[in-house]
Amino acid sequence: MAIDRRQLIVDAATKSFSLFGYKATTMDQVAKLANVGKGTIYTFFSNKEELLEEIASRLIKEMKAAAEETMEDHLSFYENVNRALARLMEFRKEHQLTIKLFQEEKEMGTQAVMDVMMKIESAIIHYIKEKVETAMDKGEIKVCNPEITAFVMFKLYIALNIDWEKQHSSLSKDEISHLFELYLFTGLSKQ
Amino acid sequence: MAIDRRQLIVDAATKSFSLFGYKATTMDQVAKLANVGKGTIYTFFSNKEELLEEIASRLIKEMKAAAEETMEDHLSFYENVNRALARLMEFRKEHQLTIKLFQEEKEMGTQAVMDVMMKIESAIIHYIKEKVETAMDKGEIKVCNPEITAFVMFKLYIALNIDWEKQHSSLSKDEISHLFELYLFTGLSKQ
DNA sequence: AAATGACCAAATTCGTATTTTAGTCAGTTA
DNA sequence: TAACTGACTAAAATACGAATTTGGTCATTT
Repeated sequence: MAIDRRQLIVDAATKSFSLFGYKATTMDQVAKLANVGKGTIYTFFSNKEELLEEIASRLIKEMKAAAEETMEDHLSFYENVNRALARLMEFRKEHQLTIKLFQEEKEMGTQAVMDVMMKIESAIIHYIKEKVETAMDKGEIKVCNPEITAFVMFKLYIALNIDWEKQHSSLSKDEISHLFELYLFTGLSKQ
Repeated sequence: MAIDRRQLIVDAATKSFSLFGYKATTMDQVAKLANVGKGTIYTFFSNKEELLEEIASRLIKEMKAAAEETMEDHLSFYENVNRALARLMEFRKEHQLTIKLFQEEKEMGTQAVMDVMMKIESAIIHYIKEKVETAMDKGEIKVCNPEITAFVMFKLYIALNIDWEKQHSSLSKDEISHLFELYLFTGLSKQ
């Protein structure tokens, strides 16, 4: 029963980052939580930031899997991309790690955290971009720049989910999904 | 030739806020620039923040006037709202005051500046909202929530103008205008 | 060969002395 | 006497050295 020290470290760091944030967790703390000498951490990760990056890339995988689960082949592109984005927003809201990192990014501006959040955003947009490309190839939507389209979809979702509720009462999942369809798919023009 | 001390103060403060930002300009500095005793400032404005608010509301009026100038009755709603938003983005880029305040909001998070920037954003959205309502009444666009629509238009414009160029080469005015039409007016759905 | 924790330089925090600044108001000016 | 002023003050910001903490290393242990 050889214990996987690498995994112990990642788990401990995830727990600590979730509870206290990136800056406020020390490597000593991670080592203690993982029941491992501090030096051991550095045999797997060359520094604290790399440890965060590992955790972020696991998070990205988890988010992708969660989004993938909500999509179904027989549904339209609109329905699927809407489900995926809605699921990703939910994911963000229910995971302490994403909440904490988002907060740390805005409130403290920790560079490593900003880098990693940017990476996560890029990964999401890249993921959506692939869905847009597939839909375009299938002729389900108009020809457009897939990268910009994915970017706009993501930004619209963030705006409706997060920015709107800074000054108004928050929108329900159904309202958001309806607005997403109206603005990006059917459009405001008549007929 | 009675000099308008109030105006002198506003001008001096505008100049100083533009050059050094809100936090870095002192009331002594404003008084000196305006050739006025410091006490005089407080006969017109009860504190530094109120002085900033006065300047911001003048800025809002200027922005509205600039936007209004670009619009023309015989053009479509899309064309007009696009012109107005494009003009507002230009305005932001060419006025030292807006640049400085925007920077101070992000980099220092000065509360008074954040409040005032929020006010400016709200004013712009409110302005767009009125245009949306008119267009809706005229039957130029589908029925929709005008506040949310204005909000989305503004956020999309910010996304394409500012957020996009953080990771990509910036989009031209024409590209943005075209994307604005595609996503919000014609929509991605076919026919 | 893998793991460790005492160790170190660098960074951060803390405590405090010093300076700066927003706002006031008694006195001056016109 | 009404508008204006700038010396003044309390509070906030800053500067700065001491003390502590922390990321990362490496000689030693297992």
